Amino acid sequence: MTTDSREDEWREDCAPRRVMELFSTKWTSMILHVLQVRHDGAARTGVLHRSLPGISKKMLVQTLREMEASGLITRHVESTVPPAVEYRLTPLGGRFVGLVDLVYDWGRMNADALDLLQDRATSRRRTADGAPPLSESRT
Amino acid sequence: MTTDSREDEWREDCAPRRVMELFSTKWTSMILHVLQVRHDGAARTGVLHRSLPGISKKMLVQTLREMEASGLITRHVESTVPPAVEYRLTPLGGRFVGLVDLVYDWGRMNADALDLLQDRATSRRRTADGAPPLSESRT
DNA sequence: CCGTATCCCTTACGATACTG
DNA sequence: CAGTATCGTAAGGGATACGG
Repeated sequence: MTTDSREDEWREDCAPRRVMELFSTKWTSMILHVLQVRHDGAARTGVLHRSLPGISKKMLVQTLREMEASGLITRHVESTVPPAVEYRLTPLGGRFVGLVDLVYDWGRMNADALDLLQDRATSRRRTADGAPPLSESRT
Repeated sequence: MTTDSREDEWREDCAPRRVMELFSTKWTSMILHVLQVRHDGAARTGVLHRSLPGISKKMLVQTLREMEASGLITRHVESTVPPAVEYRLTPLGGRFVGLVDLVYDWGRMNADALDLLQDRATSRRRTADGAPPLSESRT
């Protein structure tokens, strides 16, 4: 697993890089996860909004649009008043939920590792001389 | 299979969100992966640069700095002329390589899913036919 | 060879206000 | 309730040139 076998394709379009693009949009993974895990694959706009603390209305809708365009979810409109819209995971979307859960689970099981990470945002201001920690040769 | 078990903590600082922050910097995961898989945990700057097609010098160094500050890698300077700098994975960094490989492996094994994704870049245009996959009934 | 400093552009994201 | 339209900011990231 840690071995790359024979795939050292590091071109722009390799699988690894393409997967990461999924995570490049802040809310995509959370929407996928929440849809599946908390709402069993389908939920209305407002429900999703409330399930995702911190998301803005704009980003919610925008991300949902992109996800629909990508084929991760479908949009179902109830022609009522007021309108009711439900978003549902597609089978394809479901596959990606697996990935997301993999990552999230790793995060939960390795919370200690996450805690050990120094926040580079606060450590912006380090030493003025910039003395590196060590200058040792290889052991 | 509720992966969520009991954790519906969707606050800003929950584990899932913190993991994702790791992936928020484009090159971090690739550097981690390449360091471990292709260079056995340690490599010099130039080697890393050549191992990562597409990365700019600026982003290489900048990302390495952030990773060092985070505690993912260490920097070892050979006081020679010309200078030789080696970056080495820390045990903490090693743990995150596990995560990265998990994701990359998923990508390789699910390349077909990645292929099925519609490129949302083309969905720039709006309106027009805009025929949503509508499921209920016709509008 | 290693690293820094600019310059500049693109984009993600958020706040807010407005329509149906 | 659902969605759109603007506006504004910050950050990511590349190109390039310079210095040790």
